[in-house]
Amino acid sequence: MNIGEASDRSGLPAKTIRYYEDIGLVRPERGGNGYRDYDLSDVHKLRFLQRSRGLGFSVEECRQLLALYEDKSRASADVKDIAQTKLTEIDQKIREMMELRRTLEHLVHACHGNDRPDCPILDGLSDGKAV
Amino acid sequence: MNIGEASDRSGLPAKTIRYYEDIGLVRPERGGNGYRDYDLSDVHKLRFLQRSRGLGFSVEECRQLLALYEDKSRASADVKDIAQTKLTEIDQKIREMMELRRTLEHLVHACHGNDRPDCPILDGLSDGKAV
DNA sequence: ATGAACCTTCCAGCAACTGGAAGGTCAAGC
DNA sequence: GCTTGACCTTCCAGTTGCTGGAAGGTTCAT
Repeated sequence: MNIGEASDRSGLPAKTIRYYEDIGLVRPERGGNGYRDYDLSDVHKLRFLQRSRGLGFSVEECRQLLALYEDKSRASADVKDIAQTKLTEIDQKIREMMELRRTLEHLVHACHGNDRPDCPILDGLSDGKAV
Repeated sequence: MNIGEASDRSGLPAKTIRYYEDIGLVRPERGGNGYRDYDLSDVHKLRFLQRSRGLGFSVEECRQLLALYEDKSRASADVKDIAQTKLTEIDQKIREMMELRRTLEHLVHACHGNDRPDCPILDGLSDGKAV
C-alpha cells in the first residue's frame, strides 16, 4: 500500500513515516514508480511506534523495542533483557500516569472553584507534600 | 534552595530547569548572589513537569495543566474544561500503556526464543492482526 | 488530455532540550 | 586570608524528532 494508506492505518503523518525510514526504523519496499510500498507488518510497526512514542519512549528506545519484532533478535537473551527492563519501565509509567490522574482529579474536584485559602490542594502545595 | 537541590528533588537536570524558567514555566526567586532560589511549591511544579513530560504531554499541555495550580485560573470554568479533557486523554494513555505492556509481554513470553514459524506473534504480524 | 489527488526529494525551521565555554560564589581546610 | 573544589551564572552552539513548503513526477477519473 502507498504511504497515504499507511498513514491512515498507523495514525502517523506521512512526513513522520518518511522520517522513520530515513533513520532506519521502518523500511518499506519500493514500487516500479518509486513509491513506497508498505505491507501489513510495516503498518503494524508504525502503529507500535505511534503508540510508544506517544507514551514518552524515545526513538532509540522504540528502536530497541522494535527489534523484538525481528525474530532473530527475539531469540537472543540480551534483547529479552531489554524487553524485561522496558516492561518494568512501562509499569512505572502506568503508576505515574495513575498518580497524575489522581492529582488532576483532585485539582478539578477537590477545590470548589473559588479561592478559599483552606483548599486542600493549596495546602498540600504550601507545605510541600505531594498532591 | 539552590538549583542543584531542586534538580535532585524533582528529578530534572538543572539545564532543563533553567530552560523551563526561560520559557516561563517555573520562575523562582533570586538570592542576593544571583542564584535561583526554589521553594517547595516550585519543586512540586518541577516534579509535576517531570512526570507529565515523561508521559508524553507537550510543554504547552504541561503549561495548561500547571495553570491549574494557580488558584485564580483554577476558579475559571474553561481551565476546568481543559483539565477534564486532559483527564480523558490520561485515561486513553493508560489504556494504550496497558496494551503496549500486553504486546511486550507477549513478545517476551509467548515466543519461546527460537525461530519456530508457528510463533503466535509472528503469525499475528503476518496476517496483519494486532499483537 | 487535463485537473485533482496522490507521490517523490530536498531543504529550512521549530520544539525541547543538552553540552560546553567562560566566569562568579561559597564553604572547607591549611 | 588564600586556595581548591563544588557549586552557581549567562550565552551560544548542537541534537533530536519532527514539520512545513517548494519543485516536480505519477495516477486516475472525467
